[in-house]
Amino acid sequence: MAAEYPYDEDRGEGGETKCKNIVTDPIRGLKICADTGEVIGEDIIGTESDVKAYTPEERQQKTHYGGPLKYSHHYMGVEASLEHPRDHGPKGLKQKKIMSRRLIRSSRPLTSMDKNLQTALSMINEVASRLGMPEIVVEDASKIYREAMEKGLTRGRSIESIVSASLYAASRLHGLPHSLTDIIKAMKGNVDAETRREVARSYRLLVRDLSIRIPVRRPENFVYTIANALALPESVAIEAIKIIDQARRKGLTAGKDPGGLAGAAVYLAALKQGIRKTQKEIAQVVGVTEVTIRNRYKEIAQALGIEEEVEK
DNA sequence: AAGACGAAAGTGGTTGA
DNA sequence: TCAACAACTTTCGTCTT
Repeated sequence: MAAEYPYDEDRGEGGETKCKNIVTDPIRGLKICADTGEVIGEDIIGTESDVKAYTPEERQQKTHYGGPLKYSHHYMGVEASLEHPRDHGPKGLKQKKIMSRRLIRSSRPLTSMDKNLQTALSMINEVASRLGMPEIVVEDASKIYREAMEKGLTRGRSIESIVSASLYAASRLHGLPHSLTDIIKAMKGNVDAETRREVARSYRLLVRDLSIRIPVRRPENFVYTIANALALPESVAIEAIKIIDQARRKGLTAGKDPGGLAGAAVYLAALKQGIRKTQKEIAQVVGVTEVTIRNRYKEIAQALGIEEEVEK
């Protein structure tokens, strides 16, 4: 019964290629060699890679949703109900026999579960599109939600909290950098401590009871997100990843927020190449404060001896 | 004026008895 | 279950560009 998720062994480093160090660029949906910047392959099937977006707003405008419809079968049942509202009631009975299973399902009144699922799925779609998430994440989130409902995990919990938790789990599954807070904000506009707590609890519940294997968050996976968001050249991203690698060898990374780590590495890498980005800008992209970026950056610069001659 | 820096106090999450 | 702990945040005063 445990769901099969395609990417739960994402952490395996050794790929089929000669490249040892593969990172993801979630925005473009690519796997990239960290050493050369060479594109190894598609991480996310069905994502339009012609979409180049550097800010969340832009991403929202440019990403074409509902593009290829091959995933729409995910909404089977529920969507059929929507398409054939007149089939409800006794009059449709005679036709039932010749109908496909799909239509048979649609010809009975909506159960409360159907309605629940319907709202949940459209919520998932809405929030995901606001955040510019790829279609595959919407699918996985939907799948997770369905399974949660089948296992009775939704009972007694708000739809919103399970939806947020499903979306978060799905995006973590694909190495996307969104935080729980991002997702809640995209759904409700604001985030208060209680809802955050509730969603976090739901998330842990889903992960445990559905046996979802969430890959470890790696700082490398944030690098291309930052570079894209701030329109930094690829050379900066490559350098940043090297910096992260060195920092790891020096034991500076354990227990540290990967976003902050990546942010500091990008900041340093940009500086080394004579590009000036403010700590604040970077901090906003990865969802930490300038202080965290600053602390990481100080530690790394000191340990790696990058402090001397950083800019001309 | 804006960015970078560092100190100090507060917050939420994790861990281990 | 609770207390200790590390990491992060918030806030703020000062220095630098």
